[in-house]
Amino acid sequence: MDSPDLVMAPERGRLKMADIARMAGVSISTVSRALAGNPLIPKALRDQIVEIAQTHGYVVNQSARSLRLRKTDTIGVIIPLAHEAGQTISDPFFLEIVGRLADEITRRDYLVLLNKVITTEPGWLDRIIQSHRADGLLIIGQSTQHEALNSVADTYRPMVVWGATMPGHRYCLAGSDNREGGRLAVSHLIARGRRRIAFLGEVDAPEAVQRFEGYRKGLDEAGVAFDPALVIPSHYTRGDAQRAVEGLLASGVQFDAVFAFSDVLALTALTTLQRAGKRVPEDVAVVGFDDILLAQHSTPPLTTIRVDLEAGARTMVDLLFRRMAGASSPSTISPVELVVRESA
Amino acid sequence: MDSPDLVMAPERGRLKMADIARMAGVSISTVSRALAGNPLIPKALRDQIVEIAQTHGYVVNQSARSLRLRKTDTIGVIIPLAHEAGQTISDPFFLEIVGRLADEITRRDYLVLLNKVITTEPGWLDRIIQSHRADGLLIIGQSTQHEALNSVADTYRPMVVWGATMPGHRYCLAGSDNREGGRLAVSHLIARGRRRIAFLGEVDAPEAVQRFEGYRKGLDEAGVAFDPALVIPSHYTRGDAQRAVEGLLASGVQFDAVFAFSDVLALTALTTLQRAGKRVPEDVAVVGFDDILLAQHSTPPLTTIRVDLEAGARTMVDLLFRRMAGASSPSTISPVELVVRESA
DNA sequence: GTGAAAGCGCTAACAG
DNA sequence: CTGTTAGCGCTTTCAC
Repeated sequence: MDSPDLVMAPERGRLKMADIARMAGVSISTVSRALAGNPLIPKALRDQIVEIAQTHGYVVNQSARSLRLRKTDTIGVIIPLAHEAGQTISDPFFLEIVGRLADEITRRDYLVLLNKVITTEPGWLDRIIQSHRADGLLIIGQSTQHEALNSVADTYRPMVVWGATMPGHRYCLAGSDNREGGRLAVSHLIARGRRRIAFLGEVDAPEAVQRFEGYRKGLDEAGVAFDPALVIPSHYTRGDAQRAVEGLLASGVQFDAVFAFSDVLALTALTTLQRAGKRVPEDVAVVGFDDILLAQHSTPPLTTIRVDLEAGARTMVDLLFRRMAGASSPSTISPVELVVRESA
Repeated sequence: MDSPDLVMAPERGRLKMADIARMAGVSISTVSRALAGNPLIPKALRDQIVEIAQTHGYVVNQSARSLRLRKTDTIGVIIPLAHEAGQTISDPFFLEIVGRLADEITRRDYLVLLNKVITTEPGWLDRIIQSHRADGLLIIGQSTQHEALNSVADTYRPMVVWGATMPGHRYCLAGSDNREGGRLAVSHLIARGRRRIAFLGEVDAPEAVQRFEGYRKGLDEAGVAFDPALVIPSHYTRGDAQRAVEGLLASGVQFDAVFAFSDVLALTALTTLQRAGKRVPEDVAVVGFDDILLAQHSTPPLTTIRVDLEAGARTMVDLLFRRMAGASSPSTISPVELVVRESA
């Protein structure tokens, strides 16, 4: 019943190299070489084989290729999440850095394997490395995993971590100057006459610790006393930050400024304060960190510490490819910059 | 020279199942079964083998597993880009939908393979499918690839496309009601007394066509004449949109409102108009489409057509997994909603 | 130049 | 319950 046309239609099923070889009347090896552009095969034959493969929609099976070659042409982008924080990949900061990384990786004809991991499960990193799904790993944020990272760094080279320098880190790190950022933010607030500056954020991950140290340093430099009552712990989610700020307001502790760990937290603080009847910056000034896209568009626009994510992503990918090629590569800390808008 | 401690240190090299088998004194099959939790192997032995694997940091090689099993536990997320548009993954709309999809996919213990493709290269879709890197495909936006999608749909089932319904589409589609969205936007503007409403965007991809049709319909319903001079083509990038709006201003064509294809374009229009001394919404009202996060935070906040991306992503992933399980699944169009803020 | 054959590391049918 | 064995589809050494 089949019409000849249907029989002629390109077979879209599971073709393999052997099928192409049969059609071309050559061996599998020859097809493999031809498809790889190996000059050992005369150009005419090569073109003919490529042509046959193309008309039949044949493409090399990557699982087989990866198994044989021990390479995947894929970069794993790992987002370590603390389970309890309930943070998702949809967080604007992650999204922005992932987007930049994806652009950079794609430009080098590699694929991006996105991987959200719960760091409370021990061995998470080994599991990713040993699964051999990627030729290299980009870790977005150390979270609390400094030790885990250090312990694989000696044996697993193609890995670059975005985060903060820790004493004795042996993994390749890229990041921004968190301590200086914190100092800049607080100095700016103090220059604007603020003295009761709250720190909003969780002081657990190294980046947070360093931003907090910068906060302390800024205070010290100006001779402003540190008040523990002004440290308000909050996870990285909006809900949590809102509760934290409401708690501060309810506590009766006086404050005239908030320096937040991130723009996401700062923006939440902004709206929470405004909803509570505070004027920003008149009653309370707010400074964030990261300079995500949203920061420019809030009302009032957010004063923040700018991290150049585009450059950061490019650096990470550069470092990674250098390591994948066998070279070593130094850790890199890029400078930050105070962007004064209207919230402080 | 090696100290015993070093010799005892867990070997982090390329272990394979055979190594674990040797250590456990069993065959490779037994290890394979034990690691897969196969109840055929007595629990005690199973635990012992898992223990050995764990202490030595052994993890199954996924290339080998995928080759054998013909499955990868990976979902490909494809972002088709028209080459000339210069659009990157860093576009806020893509980022938001990718983030949502990644959350959904991760929740099902699959990995996300991010894939930016240039659709001007013929055979791009076949190439992705036949490379067998993913068990299913999510395509973000039909772009101009309706035919390409249709032609694989009959033979390749596990694929879901985000976009607009096209006559005779045979692939599974999820999307929002673009035509109704366009109509709602224009009706709202007309209700606010606007009559000279410009349409900003490229009318190429089906989604754009339908939004444009809704625009026409809204005009018709109110008996407002359509003026071709008010259609301003613009690619999806900021630079292009800015040039387009500046062109409109320079042309001298009168207009009192802009309905943009997307929020990204609308936000660019907003700032471009303001920089040109126009007040929004007093002089020119602006309505966008998508309701990206930024839309709430612009000054003034953007009136827009809300697409529920979280629900949309969930739907796409649901449909895909149903198809991967062999079931068929219907295309789904979700409703849109007018969100009135202050720009119109 | 080209092909035969080995093997990348794994799973599962089959045999015991 | 456990082991032997045959591939999954590819690349590359080695021999011709």
